[in-house]
Amino acid sequence: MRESGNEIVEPFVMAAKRPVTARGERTRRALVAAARRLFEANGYVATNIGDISAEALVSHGTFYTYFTSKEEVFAEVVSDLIADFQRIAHDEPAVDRGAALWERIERSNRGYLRAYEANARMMAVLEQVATFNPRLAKTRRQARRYWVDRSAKAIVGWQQQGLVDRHIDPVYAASMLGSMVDRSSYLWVVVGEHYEFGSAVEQLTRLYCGALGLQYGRASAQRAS
Amino acid sequence: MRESGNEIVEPFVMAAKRPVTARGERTRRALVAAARRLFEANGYVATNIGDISAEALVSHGTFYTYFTSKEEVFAEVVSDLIADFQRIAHDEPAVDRGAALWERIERSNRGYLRAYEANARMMAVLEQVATFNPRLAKTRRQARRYWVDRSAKAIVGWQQQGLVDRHIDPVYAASMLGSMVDRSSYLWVVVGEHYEFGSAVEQLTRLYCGALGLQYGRASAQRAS
Amino acid sequence: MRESGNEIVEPFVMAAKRPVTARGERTRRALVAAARRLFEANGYVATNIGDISAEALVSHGTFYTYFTSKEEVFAEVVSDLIADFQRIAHDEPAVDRGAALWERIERSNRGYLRAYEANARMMAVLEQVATFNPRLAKTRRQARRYWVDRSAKAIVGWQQQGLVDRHIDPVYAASMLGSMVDRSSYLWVVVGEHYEFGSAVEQLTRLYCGALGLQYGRASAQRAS
Amino acid sequence: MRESGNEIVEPFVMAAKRPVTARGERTRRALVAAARRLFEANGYVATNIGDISAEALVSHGTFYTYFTSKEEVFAEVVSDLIADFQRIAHDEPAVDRGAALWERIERSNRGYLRAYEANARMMAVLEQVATFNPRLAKTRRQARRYWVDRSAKAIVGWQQQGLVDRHIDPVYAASMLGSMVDRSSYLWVVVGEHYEFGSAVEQLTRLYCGALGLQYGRASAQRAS
DNA sequence: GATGAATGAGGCTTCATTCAT
DNA sequence: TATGAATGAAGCCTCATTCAT
Repeated sequence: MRESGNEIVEPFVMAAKRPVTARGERTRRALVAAARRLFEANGYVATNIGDISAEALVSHGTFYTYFTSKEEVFAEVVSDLIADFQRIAHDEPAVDRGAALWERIERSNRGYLRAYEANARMMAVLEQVATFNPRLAKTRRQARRYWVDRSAKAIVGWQQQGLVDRHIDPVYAASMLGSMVDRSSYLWVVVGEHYEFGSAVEQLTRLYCGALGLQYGRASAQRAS
Repeated sequence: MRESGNEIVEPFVMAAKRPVTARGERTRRALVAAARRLFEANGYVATNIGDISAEALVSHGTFYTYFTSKEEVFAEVVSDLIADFQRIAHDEPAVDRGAALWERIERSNRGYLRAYEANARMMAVLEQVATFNPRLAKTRRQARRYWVDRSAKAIVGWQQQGLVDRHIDPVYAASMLGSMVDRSSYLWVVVGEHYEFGSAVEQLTRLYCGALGLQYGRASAQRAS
Repeated sequence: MRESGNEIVEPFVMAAKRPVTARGERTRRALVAAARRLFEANGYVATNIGDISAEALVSHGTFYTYFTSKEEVFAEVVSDLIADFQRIAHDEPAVDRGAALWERIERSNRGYLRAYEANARMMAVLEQVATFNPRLAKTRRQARRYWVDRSAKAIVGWQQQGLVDRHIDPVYAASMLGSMVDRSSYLWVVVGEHYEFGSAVEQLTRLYCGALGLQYGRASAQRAS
Repeated sequence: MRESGNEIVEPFVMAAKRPVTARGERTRRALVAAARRLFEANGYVATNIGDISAEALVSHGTFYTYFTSKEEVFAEVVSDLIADFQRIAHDEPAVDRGAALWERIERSNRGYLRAYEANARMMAVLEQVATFNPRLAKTRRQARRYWVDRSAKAIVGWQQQGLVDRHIDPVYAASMLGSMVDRSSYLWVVVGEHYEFGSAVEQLTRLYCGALGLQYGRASAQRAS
């Protein structure tokens, strides 16, 4: 479950030719924006370079001035996506120190779902591409690992504080509970399961806390013992 | 999260021409088997009809004697897959009546992972195709709903017995915990996260039980107080 | 404008395998009938052997028991067509000896249009096929020649009686006036020019008679001198 | 027999992509020319896109840069054909005012035959295609209507001058006599009936004039009474 | 006779990529 | 830089015809 590298997301796109002039910069941006629109609308496979060029209002050949393949623009779009994703997910107001554990977890889950919601279409496309493009699968995995590592560390801390059972393997648990949150977001936003946002956040957090044996909610809310 | 219909999986493939003679039957089966091998090896998009025919050792045109498109064979392969999946998942030895709740859940999780393992490559491909083919997305959803419904019913039962907190919504919980199991299987088998089978089953079950507030393991196993 | 051979239509189809048993006879007839229905409905090019077999409710391979190609069934259908055409065109009640010339011409024209009407769809298809199939073009030409020869002989007779100007070449005139009648029938029946049957017959006959300098209608009908 | 619209031939081809550069212009023209050569040589059905590209010495895919289908190039070829046809048919030296009626008709017939002769092969192919392509059938019909309308108007004029019998319906007559000229041209040029040009023009004109009761030739040429 | 399976040549179309201007 | 033309590999699909049973 480990992968080397410490950055959140690998610099990833290095080859793509960068424009020199302002005009070039504009053209390039138009291409990336056009690509994202089309990927979102039609998916990766159904989008072709001719379409992207046309959508960006440049000639077919111009595309190759900035990118060498569809994969390359896609990587750039994804790069933006992940950055945006993490930015949104972190934008939750700085956790006040006094917040209970379950409140912090809830805050995190809410952030994740919200970020997912904001980037739903592209997340779906990334999901799709990751199933057949190893390089993007890796990107996807790295983005994921970021969350898993964070959670695993937290669990270890909770175990040290005696809040979480030592029988629980922090990495397995982080991965599995992360899967629960991530996949539930996907089902909700992309596949269209009929969650209601508030309930979803609450239920996810309840299950998350329960799974680790953490108390959810104020007082002795969880189980009448 | 509901879908109408009561069957496990819709009859799904109806049109594909059935052979009349034994020879035809053999040929058709060879095509389906060849298709599955190639889908597993190369994915859906990269597999083409020419390859399938060659792999089945029949001429190009013969494919069209039995199927009208790649989608059609794929549907057939998936149909087999889901049937197989459900068969394996149920093959866990009939639960002895005396088994504890957590044992039954563990048994179910083990079955799921095992079925996933046995059909790993095709599950991945189905996942892939479901991202861009609505008809298969529906199949995927129906297969999933089968598990969710089962779990939700169980949770309701447990709530009635006072084993599970009434604050937990059975359908949300079934969906979310199902996502956890399903997605973890995927990550393990397809993406290659480094789970060890026994631990994975154990950890999944621990989390599952904990999330619902059910006791895991014999005696006071769960939290060293 | 001459072609060798004296028969109205060449025996044309000789090769086609004739059935021996009554069952075979039935099958063969079913194929020819099916072929005609499909040719009429969809034209020659769009009709294929699979369709014909299916329409005749026999297996694909059975077609080849009786015919070696689409052209061959088509030839048979056309053979029937031309026979039918000539039968209808002659069915006009035997001209009573006392009839005026223009009446006989009118009768002939009416017969032609009626025959055309009865076989419209197939005539159109034959027309179509004759444009790219030399063998059928020949058949078409022979059927046509029959009428031209008849007319040319009649014109010669009329010239000998002093009814028609000697400057008129009987063969050219027969061919050209035949073209007028034939093509007008085609335009009316197949292309859909909006003729009214009675007027068409009358006008055709007027023009036909006028062209040859024959009197049309009773008394001094034609031009007030 | 009427069709609305006043233009000679509908604009007909609108979609086909036009080249921007001179090089593109050259290539496109080469494709159209190649297409016409092959249509003339082999007919519509037997000509395929691969052949056209090869004949134009461009790659297969280049064809699709300018046309989306065989029908599309064909439409363009036909468009040229009809324009050329009408140009030639009108190129007869401006009728001198003093010419007799029959001379003018003869001149018109000669023009028609000559135009037919110059475009014989393509006229045959158009005839062929019109039998199974409704859009081209319409084009064919419109081109035809142009002549019919012209003739009908002339006949009306002659009737007003008392030159033509009022019993003759101008539209029927124009259509039918037009059919005679048109179809005779076809038989001569395409099917190969053995006309001699001069005689054909003369005989056609004789019949045409006679049919309408107009005098043919100088003095009392027509019928020795 | 009849069947239905198998064949493979023949055509169509798309699209990523290169290139001269 | 930008353009648009040209390329050709890669896939798709149809259907006349043959053949073993």
